[in-house]
Amino acid sequence: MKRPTIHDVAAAAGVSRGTVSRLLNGERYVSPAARVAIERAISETGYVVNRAARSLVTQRTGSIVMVLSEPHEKLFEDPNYSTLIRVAIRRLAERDISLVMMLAGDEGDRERVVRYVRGGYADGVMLVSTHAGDPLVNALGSTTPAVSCGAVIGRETAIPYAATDERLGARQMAEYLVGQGRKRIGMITGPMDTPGGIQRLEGFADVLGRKASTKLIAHGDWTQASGERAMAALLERAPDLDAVFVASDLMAAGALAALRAAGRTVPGDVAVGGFDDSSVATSTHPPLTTIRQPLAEVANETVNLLLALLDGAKQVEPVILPTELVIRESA
Amino acid sequence: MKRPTIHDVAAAAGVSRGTVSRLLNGERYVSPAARVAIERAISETGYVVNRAARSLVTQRTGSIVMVLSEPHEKLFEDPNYSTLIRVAIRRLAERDISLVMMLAGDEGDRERVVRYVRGGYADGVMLVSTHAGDPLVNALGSTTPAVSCGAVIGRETAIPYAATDERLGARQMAEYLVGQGRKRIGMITGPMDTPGGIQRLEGFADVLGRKASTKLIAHGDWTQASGERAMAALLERAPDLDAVFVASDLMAAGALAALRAAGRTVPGDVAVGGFDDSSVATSTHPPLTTIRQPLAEVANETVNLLLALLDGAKQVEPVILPTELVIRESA
DNA sequence: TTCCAGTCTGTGCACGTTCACAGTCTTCTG
DNA sequence: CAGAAGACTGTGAACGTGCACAGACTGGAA
Repeated sequence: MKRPTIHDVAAAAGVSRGTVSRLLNGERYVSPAARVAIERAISETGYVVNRAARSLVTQRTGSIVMVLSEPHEKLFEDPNYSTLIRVAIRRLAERDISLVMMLAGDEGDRERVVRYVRGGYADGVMLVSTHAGDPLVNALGSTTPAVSCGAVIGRETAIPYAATDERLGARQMAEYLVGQGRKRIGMITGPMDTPGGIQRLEGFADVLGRKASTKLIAHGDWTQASGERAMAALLERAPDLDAVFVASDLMAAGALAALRAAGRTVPGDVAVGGFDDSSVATSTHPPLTTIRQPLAEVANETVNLLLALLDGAKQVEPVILPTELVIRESA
Repeated sequence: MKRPTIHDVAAAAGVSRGTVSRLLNGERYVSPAARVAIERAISETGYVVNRAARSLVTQRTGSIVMVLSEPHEKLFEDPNYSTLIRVAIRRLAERDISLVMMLAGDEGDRERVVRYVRGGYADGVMLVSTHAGDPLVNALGSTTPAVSCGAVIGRETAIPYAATDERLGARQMAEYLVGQGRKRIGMITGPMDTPGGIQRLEGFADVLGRKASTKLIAHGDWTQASGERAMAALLERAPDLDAVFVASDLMAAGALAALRAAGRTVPGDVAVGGFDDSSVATSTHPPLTTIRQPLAEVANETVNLLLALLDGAKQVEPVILPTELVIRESA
């Protein structure tokens, strides 16, 4: 049983291919009579346009590719991805654009992505949490519309992005801790080659000034275990600290364990502030005071940027969205 | 600057289209001389085959679609999705198949998916956590290769799937709790229209027999809040219980909070067992004894089933993978 | 020598669209 | 009433590939 083509529809409706095509593509100049005849023919035959044939002539694929960088095996960002993917699918579906997923873990992956895009298999690219100096950014070139979800640091080629105001979020938390009367405030950062790692520390330093001594700063890699280690190190270096800002909720969970092991109460002895407001934030004891990122809106804006580019916008401005302090019990 | 076509490559290599095509598709009968000439021409011109043109003639798209059912806004399963997506992308990329994502939340979504598949825009379908009686399963028909990640319950059309042995996992936990000398063991289940909801209860009942009275069973919806509510209800109905098996880690985190609020110690007064071994399991206090699901392997096997179908297998058998008990401190 | 099998190559056609163009019919304007 | 403008329709030519087929060349067997 062959799939019906535009010919079949035209024949069934008693018109020509051209008219059917015009209706399909929402052009003007289709008479009401033709319109109803074609619409009936379409539903009778169960016709659906052949995308390959269309792509062949229009040079457009009707799909965009989302590129996930996965430097580490499993990151705290996982839940974030899910939100992003969902929002992107939904928004793109409105325009009948489909979302293709690709990975950019190693060199082979990146090459595949470049081939894919250069080959014209997608109309646009959406980068996700791309690392500093990722060669992919330059390899893609400026030919194809590309945006990033989350800032791309170390860019030679500027690429439009939507992101949360990481620095603002860190300031909010730091100010809150100071406002609570905490005097010796430490920080556990993320990896210093990610926007979240760098900018959350910057925001912290904005508020603490020279009180943010290196003695009070430890680095983690987003994992819970690293948060635990960093907290232990911090306690050793500065036993008198009375608050700590941890750059992710998952690491904060680790920090809580280290504090408990050291016999410190939270928030009594030490106040703990997290970041992300992920599902972990409510499952710890005590629940984490943290910074909520407007993930869905970031995803939304990222899609908006890409759509604008697809619609021919020459240049688009980055979008940075504000974070929000969520007060629970840990601080 | 036009993209090079197979004609250009043929001309540059001094052969005909046909020969280039044969090399590209790995057919026999390409002389060594032609081979090197073509390979050089390809890399010189930067040629990459036009997928649309190829699809048009082969009737294959080289892509499969993953359909995410999202009945609720945000589920505990989010992190699971990430693993699944990553594994699927990677495995499919090996065969140069790309992964398209779609949502099947409401009727409109499902219609879109059916149109997509029926329109031949994808060579196969991968269903994810499809709910009971999802009309999508029947709507897809038996024409296109389709598999499911996670069992599809209430199926009229049987659809091959890979899944974890939910029932086994529940038995493992129940047996462990019994083995620890617990006498009054309650359970908090998931929604009873999901495989995880039904089968984890079945496994629990397998071990407890008639001790699994309805008085000791409460239902949740996978959310932390529902776990907390269910635990509170359970404590009211059966104040003497000394253990509870919670069908997800996130709900278990809620249960922990309810127990703490009621002044019960864990595991002293009440032992708590979770399910999933998600990131939440290690962030609670105490860390959860739980059941680990081999998510990556499930994803792997799901892809295997689909690939087998794509390769023309008439029928494939479901794959069910064993779970594993992870002992921490909550039980 | 003749024939055949095997290896390799080139060519025409079909795949199902969109687009530009030419054409027809209607209605309005001067 | 002539002419123009507008509304609508049909047609041929691409788009870039894979496939079937026909043909050319080789080496070996009869």
